[in-house]
Amino acid sequence: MTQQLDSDVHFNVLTETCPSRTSLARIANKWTAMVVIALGTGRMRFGDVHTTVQGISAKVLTGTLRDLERDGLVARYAYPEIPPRVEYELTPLGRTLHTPLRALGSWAEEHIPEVLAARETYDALR
Amino acid sequence: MTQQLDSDVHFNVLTETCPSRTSLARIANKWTAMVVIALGTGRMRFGDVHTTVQGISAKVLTGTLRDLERDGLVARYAYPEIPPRVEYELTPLGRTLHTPLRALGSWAEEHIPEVLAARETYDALR
DNA sequence: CAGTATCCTATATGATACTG
DNA sequence: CAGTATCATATAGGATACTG
Repeated sequence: MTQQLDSDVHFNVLTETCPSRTSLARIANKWTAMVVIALGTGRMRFGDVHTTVQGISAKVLTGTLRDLERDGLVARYAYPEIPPRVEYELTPLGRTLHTPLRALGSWAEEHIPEVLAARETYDALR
Repeated sequence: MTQQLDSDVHFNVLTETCPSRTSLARIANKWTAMVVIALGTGRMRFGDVHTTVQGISAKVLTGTLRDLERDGLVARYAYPEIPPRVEYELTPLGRTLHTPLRALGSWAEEHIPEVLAARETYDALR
C-alpha cells in the first residue's frame, strides 16, 4: 500500500494517444452541446436549428452538423424539393450522447447563480 | 392543440441573453473537461495536473485553472515554501460539475469504436 | 431554403525564455 | 516548482454575397 495508487488511476481520455480524445474534443464544445440539446427535442429542419440555437452562424451550424454526421451522431435527410428541405435528427448513438450533454446544459442553468456569485467575489478581489 | 407546441420548448442555455450560456461555453470545452476529470481523483499539485492532462501547456493549464477558480469550481491552495507548492481541488460546486463532465469523458471512451467506424464510413463516401 | 464561397478578425493554443 | 511574458501560428468564428 503506497502513495503510488494515484498513478494507477488513469483515464484514456486524458491520454494523448487515445482516439477517444479526438471524440471528447469534438463533443466538449459549446456549439456541439447546444446543437445536440436542440436536436434532443426531435427531428428539425436546418432553419429551425439555426433559430433555436441563438447566435450560431450558418457556417458554424453547417460545420457542426457535418462533424456530428461524420461521427454518426446525427442523420441528415435531404428532400429534393424546391425550395429545398433538409432535416436533421439524432441517431440512436446521438441520443446516448444527448443525455450527458443535456446534463451539462442543465448544470449550467441550475448553477448559474452560484457561478455568477463566485465571479463577483473573485473579480472584487483582483 | 397546434403544431406550435415546439415553440414552448426552450432551454435558457440556447438563448443569447441568458448568462447560463457563458457558463456552458466555459464548461463545454475540452481542456476544462479534462482538468475537471483529472481533479476528480482528488487534490493535486499544479505539476501533477500538468502531467495527468497530457499535452496541455502550462499557459493553457494556468488559464483553465484560473477560469475554474473564478467560477467557484476549483479552490487553489498556495504554500509559501521554496520551491513553491500549489494544490488545486474541486470545490463542492465543482464536484457537482464533475459528474456530468466525467459522464462525457466516459461516453467518449465507451463509444469511440462506433464513432471511429462512423467516420470511416463517412469518409469512404466523400 | 439550405447551404457555399470568400474574406477578415478574434480567440485559442503552442514554443521558448525567464523569474520569485 | 509554479508560474509569467512574449512572440508566433493555427483554428474558430463572424459578415457578406451568392447559388441550385
